[in-house]
Amino acid sequence: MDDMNKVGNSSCNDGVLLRMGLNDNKAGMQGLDKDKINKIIMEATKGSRFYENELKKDQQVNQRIEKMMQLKEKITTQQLLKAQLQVDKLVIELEQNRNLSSTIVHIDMDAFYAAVEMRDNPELKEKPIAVGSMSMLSTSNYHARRFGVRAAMPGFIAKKLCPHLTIVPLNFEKYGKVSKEVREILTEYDPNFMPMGLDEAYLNITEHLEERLNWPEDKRRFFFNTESSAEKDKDDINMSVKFNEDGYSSSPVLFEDNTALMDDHSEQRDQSVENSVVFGTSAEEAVKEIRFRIEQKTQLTASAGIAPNTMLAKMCSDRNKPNGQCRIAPERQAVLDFIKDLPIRKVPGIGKVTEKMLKALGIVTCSELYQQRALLSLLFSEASWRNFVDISLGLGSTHLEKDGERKSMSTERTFSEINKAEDQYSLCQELCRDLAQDLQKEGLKGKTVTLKLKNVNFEVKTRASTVLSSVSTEEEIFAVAKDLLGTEIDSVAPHPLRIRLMGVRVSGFLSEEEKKYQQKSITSFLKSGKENGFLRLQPGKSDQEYFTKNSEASPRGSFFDKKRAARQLNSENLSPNETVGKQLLHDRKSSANFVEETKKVTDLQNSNLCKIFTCPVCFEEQSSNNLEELNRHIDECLNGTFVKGTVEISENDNSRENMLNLLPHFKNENVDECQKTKTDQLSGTDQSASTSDNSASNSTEKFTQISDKTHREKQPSNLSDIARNMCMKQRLFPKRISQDKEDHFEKTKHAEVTSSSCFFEAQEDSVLVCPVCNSEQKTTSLVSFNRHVDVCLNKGLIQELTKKPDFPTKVYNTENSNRVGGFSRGQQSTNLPQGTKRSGLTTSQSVSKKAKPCNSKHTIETFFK
DNA sequence: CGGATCGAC
DNA sequence: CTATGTCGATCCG
Repeated sequence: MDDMNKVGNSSCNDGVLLRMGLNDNKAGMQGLDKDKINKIIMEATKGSRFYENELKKDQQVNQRIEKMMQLKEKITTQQLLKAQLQVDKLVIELEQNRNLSSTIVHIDMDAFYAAVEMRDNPELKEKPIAVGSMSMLSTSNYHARRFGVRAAMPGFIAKKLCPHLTIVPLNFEKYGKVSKEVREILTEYDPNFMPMGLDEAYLNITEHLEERLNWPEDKRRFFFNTESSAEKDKDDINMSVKFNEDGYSSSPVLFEDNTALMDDHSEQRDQSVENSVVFGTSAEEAVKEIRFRIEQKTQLTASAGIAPNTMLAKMCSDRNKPNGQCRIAPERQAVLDFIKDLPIRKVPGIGKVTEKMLKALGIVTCSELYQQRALLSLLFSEASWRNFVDISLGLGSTHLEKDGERKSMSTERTFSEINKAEDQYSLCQELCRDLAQDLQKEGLKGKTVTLKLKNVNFEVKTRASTVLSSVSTEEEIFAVAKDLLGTEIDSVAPHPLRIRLMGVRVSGFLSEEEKKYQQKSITSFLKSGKENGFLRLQPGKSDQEYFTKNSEASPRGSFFDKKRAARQLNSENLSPNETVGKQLLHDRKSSANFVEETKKVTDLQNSNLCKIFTCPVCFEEQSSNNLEELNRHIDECLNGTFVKGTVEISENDNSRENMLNLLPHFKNENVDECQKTKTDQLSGTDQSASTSDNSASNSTEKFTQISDKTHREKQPSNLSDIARNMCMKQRLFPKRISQDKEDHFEKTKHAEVTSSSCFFEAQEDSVLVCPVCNSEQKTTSLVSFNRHVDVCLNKGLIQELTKKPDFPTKVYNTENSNRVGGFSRGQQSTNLPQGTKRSGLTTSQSVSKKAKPCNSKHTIETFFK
């Protein structure tokens, strides 16, 4: 493709090459320069199916950008001003809550896989190497990087860039071992450290540093490794730790200059003991110690970042790599200085697409991100622009959240083209088999199965189906997956489906509680039951019988047992279909028929499933599309603990909502309080292991955060508070809270809150009080009520803004459901507890324990001054 | 809920 | 010849 990117114009095309990560080539003498690299890659790429698809994706991104620019054109000055005001309220609030009290460390092993391979094979040292295969490289050493050889590049292209490149196959077992060694060290500094893959980890060393202050020298003394295996390379590797930030050269002899090591804590390094070194008590020293120990133990170097939150720590560790470290002092100004000129692409969570979109708005650095915050709040989703604000303020999570339970499990494989339906089915089955094994290892069962296909043109499709009874065995998963596959084969018929990748995923796992009920109910109750439709919930006999080809595949341990169990739950009328299916499958042309037949089976299952079901215990009609819930109901009936009316199961599943709405104080509290209440409520009724999984410290921390916040936000004092309060008073509870799991509730709540549709979803009898002017609005029309509120609000806003009354109002818009004018949403989620997001990297910082009063009187304008 | 996309390692 | 695998999050319909 052509041209440079025209900033401010829609046709912003960077060309595919730039996306391949060739922006920063530190061309060494033996390396290649950037143009040369791009040229070679382009030659190898041009005309390939892969490239064509890349162009297509590029076009899609360009269209997104175009849409965004069109949206931007429509924004009025007033809207922008309003947005500015709103965002800046948030900025001030965030700024007040800035928490610099934690010390977070990000450890990143340098070129990890490549480094391991070089360590274990000295022949590879001094050579350019990469780890991976001819199709895909996982990483490369620094020598190879000078030729433009990088991670995520196919090996055959790397070879063109660097003909002498040695490609070493992956050896995960080895990397895992080394990783474990490193983790053994890390855990001493933070037992709750968070590994991110094999070669990275976050640590919260705040506590360690406190204790460390009182440690005697001996506890901070470490010895050089003198073991014979390491001896021979001692000069080259063992002592190569360098500390760039100290102005240290990468001298092979470590700590030869004592004075340079006496940094801020001016501690005298004691070398009185032969072959040992003592580290100081500062954060830098502690991290040097970590890196030293890692190198002594593994002969590998690591880079590290030290900062008040995870986002900064991560970016910090990138600063002085390889084999260096960097610290951002826990001071606001230090943070802002670091952020100032940083390209947004360096920020974790900002990938190439987001980079390109922001670039189209003229945003490249973090300060520009900050300057455009108002505009961004109108162009991007709530989650996105708030993330942008966090980034431009240098905020991130100040504690390491525990990984939640896994949400999905999948397996996928790439291969040379497969276009015969028969092969595709058996491959699918094989994937299901692998996946079933993995699921079993963790004892998981899920309700939705997703099939992923990539055709030979690299176009990816996913097709999902969620079933009533959860699946975990090969047969169960395959029963669903083969349907999905069949539909896809049909969709291109009479042409063959030409694929290069297939994957199967299972998600929608049962909570611990659901598992419990599933077991009890399905096995004990339903099995003994006779005529009801549940009997057809379990899929048919092993589909393995469809494939003579696979019949010799090693029978798994309890295969027959499982089969017998399956048969017991199996309905009689499945067998005929099975045989039909078997015959049909081997008829080449009739995959359509095969699918139809197997579909019949599932349709049968579906249609026969009691949508309405009379509980055999309480004789009340129950309807649900969720088997586990029905089972729970039955169990509760059986146990006699069922309290009528509280856990009514209905199709709409609004029972939880009703129950929660009964709580008297509910609507008057703010969201955080609601959440606490609700959490209590949930964990009170629900003994699920998922709630108890949270460590004590974790949950107490959560709790203090919440109550802290609620305390702070009791009285509305400014507009944002008013708006928030407005939401509080009027917002009725989310429509669906179907899961008992606490963290799932979090997610649900988030989704509901973010969706503007749930905002003033008033019930018929509710009286609407305008939260701004406080007058009762006697209207049943939400639209007119919203309009009134908006007018009130705009009056207030404009008074603050320009001291002039009257302002063209914008109704809570439905036509532009997103972005522009989404005032209510913005204010609403101001109230969400921060840091609920999983990904750690993008979450906001948590509220500090002691909410300190607004000390800094900085103005927004002078922010980056 | 399903499907596509993004982003990270 | 030859462009990964696995997971979580988000957005939209």
